[in-house]
Amino acid sequence: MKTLGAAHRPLRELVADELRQRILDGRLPQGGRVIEDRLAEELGVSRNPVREAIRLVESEGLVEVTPRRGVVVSVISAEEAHDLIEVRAALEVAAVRRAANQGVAPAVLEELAAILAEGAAAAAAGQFERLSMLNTRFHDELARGSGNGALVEALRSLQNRLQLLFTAGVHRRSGKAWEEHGRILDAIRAGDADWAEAETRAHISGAASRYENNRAAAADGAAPSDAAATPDGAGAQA
Amino acid sequence: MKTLGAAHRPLRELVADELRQRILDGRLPQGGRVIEDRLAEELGVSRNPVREAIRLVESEGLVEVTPRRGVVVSVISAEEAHDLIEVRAALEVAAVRRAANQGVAPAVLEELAAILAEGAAAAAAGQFERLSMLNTRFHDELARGSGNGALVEALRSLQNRLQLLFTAGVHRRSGKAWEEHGRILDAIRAGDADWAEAETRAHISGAASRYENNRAAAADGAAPSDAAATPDGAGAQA
DNA sequence: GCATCGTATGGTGTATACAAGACCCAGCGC
DNA sequence: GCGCTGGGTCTTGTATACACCATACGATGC
Repeated sequence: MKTLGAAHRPLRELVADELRQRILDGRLPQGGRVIEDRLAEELGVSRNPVREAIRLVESEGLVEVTPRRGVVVSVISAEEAHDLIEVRAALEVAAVRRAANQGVAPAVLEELAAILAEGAAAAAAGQFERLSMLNTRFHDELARGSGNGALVEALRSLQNRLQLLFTAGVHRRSGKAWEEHGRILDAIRAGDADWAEAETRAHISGAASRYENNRAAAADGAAPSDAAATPDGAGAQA
Repeated sequence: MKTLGAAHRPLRELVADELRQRILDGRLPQGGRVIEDRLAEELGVSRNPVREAIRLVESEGLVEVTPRRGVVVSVISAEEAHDLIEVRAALEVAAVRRAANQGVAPAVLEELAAILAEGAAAAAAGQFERLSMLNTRFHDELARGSGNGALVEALRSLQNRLQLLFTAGVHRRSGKAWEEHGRILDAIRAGDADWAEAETRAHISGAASRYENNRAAAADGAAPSDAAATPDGAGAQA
């Protein structure tokens, strides 16, 4: 193991992890309130680390805090989703262009290839939970390949919020997404920035439209007016 | 005034504002420690709101927290600065492209023109403090013109961190920056996305190289090895 | 019956207290 | 002299306590 000290993380971080997870896997529904006291008691800690964890998660956009009114899990509107995806596209394009132009460390390339293989296998086997995780890792590694730390960080923050869109949703048509991943990687390997940009734009817009379709389909089936409703059967992967 | 309730912000936010300001105006030097207890006593509050304020400011990248070791004001290396500027360029280009393509609300255009006029006047008069503030406002308004909330937010966060670079620095050659601002606005008014992109890239890379020069010059004059040294006589505006 | 005002309750905001970790330095042994 | 060890101090981590705000609901007046 690494040093013991480094492994001992403060409670606020453990609480933040737990809170994030509960939000992303839908245990805390969008629009639902987060009560400091209740969460604290549930986790067996005092309110202080919970409050600090809330500030962390707030800065990631997963919850919204109104002073003296409390905390609710963020609800991402269609418009906000569109905005987030647009920002993500801009950043991811910048990342792959940079990666293609200046080359990527072999270790990162190998890692990407490994994730790609795992992802294709998981897609074929229909392991959607795993696929979602692999998808996040692929894009994270892609950002890392740019060698730009600020880019990695910014994209990770966006990814977190976008994940909210897929909460409780199954992930369909994942095979297509993984083909696109493969082509992006090919373009980077070839050092062709324009090609990489084109593939990335295609991937993101494809994922966005897949998401839109699913969202519309879910809105038909479920009650569309209830903002806190958990969309079932919807979801796509970018 | 608006409602009284909305105006009453919690202490953590007031403390966060104060902390930000102290960092950005150099009262807290880069690399310097931030002691919770001391800050709390100085501001006449308890440690709790201070701790929460620190989480806020941490999420903005202005301070770095090491568990059980404490808080230090972030030091931005040349490489990190480069990375941040690159991300900013990507986002700002996306913003002006979108603004040019889909048009900007007249109110925002007027606001931009007003800031531009004020900025030009301030540049001529040599009011550098004011100029820095106007510069931030111009870019903020520019982002708002894109109509993409996520973009506004992301750029604001970057701007905060970049401001660290200019801490305690005078702002030279500001006139040039404001000419560039004017051309960006012209391009958006004309609805020419390619032109707007070109002007924005020129502006940011121009500002970056002005900054680099100043940094190099400052490193010659001052002790280059001391990370916490406050560079004097350096600074540029983007 | 309806509007309005108390009042109870649930919740957040802030302060204080204590525990535990990290760091510094003196003193000791080798 | 040099490294190690011990305590002391400074600082952060966590818990508890209380005050204040927001809201819901019932009582009271008309």
